[in-house]
Amino acid sequence: MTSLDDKADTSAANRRDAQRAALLDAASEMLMRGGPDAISLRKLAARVGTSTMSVYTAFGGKEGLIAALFEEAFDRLADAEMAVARPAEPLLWLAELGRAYRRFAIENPSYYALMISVTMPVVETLRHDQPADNETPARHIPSHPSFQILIDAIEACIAEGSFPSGIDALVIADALWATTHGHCSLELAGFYASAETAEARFASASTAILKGFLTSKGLEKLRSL
Amino acid sequence: MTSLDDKADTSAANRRDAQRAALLDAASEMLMRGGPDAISLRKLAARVGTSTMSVYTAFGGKEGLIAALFEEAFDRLADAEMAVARPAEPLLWLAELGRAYRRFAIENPSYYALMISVTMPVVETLRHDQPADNETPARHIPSHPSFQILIDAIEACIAEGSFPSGIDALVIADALWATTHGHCSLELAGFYASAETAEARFASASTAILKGFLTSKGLEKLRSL
DNA sequence: TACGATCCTATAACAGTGTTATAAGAACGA
DNA sequence: TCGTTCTTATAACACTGTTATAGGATCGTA
Repeated sequence: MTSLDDKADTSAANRRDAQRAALLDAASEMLMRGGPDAISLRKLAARVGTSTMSVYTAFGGKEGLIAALFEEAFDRLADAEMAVARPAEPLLWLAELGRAYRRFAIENPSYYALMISVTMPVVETLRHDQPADNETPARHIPSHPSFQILIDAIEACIAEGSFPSGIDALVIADALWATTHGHCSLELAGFYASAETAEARFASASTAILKGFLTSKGLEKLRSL
Repeated sequence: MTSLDDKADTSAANRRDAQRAALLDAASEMLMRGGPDAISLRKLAARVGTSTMSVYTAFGGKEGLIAALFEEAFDRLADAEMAVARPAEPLLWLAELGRAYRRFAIENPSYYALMISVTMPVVETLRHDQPADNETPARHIPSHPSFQILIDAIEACIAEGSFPSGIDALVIADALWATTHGHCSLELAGFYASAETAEARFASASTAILKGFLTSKGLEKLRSL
């Protein structure tokens, strides 16, 4: 995994990147194993075969390391979302995206907990624009592919007539996200008695929040699926 | 605050309870100030004027202390829910409960973060029944007043005909909770640009998830409000 | 009231943690 | 090849939660 003594290009920049990747690999493994608190800089450095200082030069400290994992989590989610086959019906696409989101959350609980953690010090991580002076620091998720694909699906539904034509896709996206995330958060917290009821509740909530925005034409289309 | 040298009943049991309460008070203040990580047993003990050992005798350790705060958080939420005046229209009651929930989450962000934290080791805290052997450990929130009042409101809506008569109130309750909690979680995480858009999104999502379950009669009633 | 058992607590030590100063070393450009 | 710059290993600092221990206060009972 960390074979640094290759005869390949062993420039300093490459070795830095390799060690950075090795640190991230080991950190995400420790994250998946025992949650964010299980990431100890000493154990992490020992596993990679270096000292704790490399974490500071590569990431600026533990916060930076977690921030990097944060970005990786969103990238993984985006991969999971983009991996779903796009059906002909936009409403089906939307439903598939929701299921993929839940699947990701359940299969990567530590990463998901990281993404939604309030104490995340990476507010500016996902921003690609300059924040205004008097602006409340927001995370600007909309610029990320994992969110953009959701908006694409919603706009396809609007174009199809399943959602009202004048509506802002962001409003629907935020509502769908709130419901989906809320369910996953509760499920991961152990609030549901079994995985079966959790899945049933997810289906109920998903179709309900969807129906709340559908036009009569969209409702008909939903019934016919 | 911690006047232990009263001439009142100074039995050992009373002093124990008083110190327990003082510890909880100080801990919740530290919690509100800087989040769960800001609770240091040494600083906590110093503030109350005792040593760290009392935390172990009173709560069994830091986990027990956090668990006690966890229970207090749910009690506070229940108080906030029960404080809303019950309107004549059950649908309005439901809406008010949702707003009270969000208000609680925003005004007590640390407590709320505590309640929904995945790493909470207090799974059995809120249970009042014996878990079966092969049962997945669930939190059994439904037995708590803060959840029961939601179910009461939903059943009132069912009785009124706004929700389908055959439906399980728990299904609607879980869906409403998922949406409400999901929005609050995202809002506290800083995903919304401003408090205004956050409030607007909350209103949109709340009415949407509601409409998803309403009967045609309920939809009419909602329009007339 | 006096005694003995029980509980509680203050102190100190243990094993961790993230962070930082320092000094030695490696890699780089000139 | 020299000198600068960057990186790292070591050790120390200031913390954390937890625990063993010894002393003291409290309580039920004679």
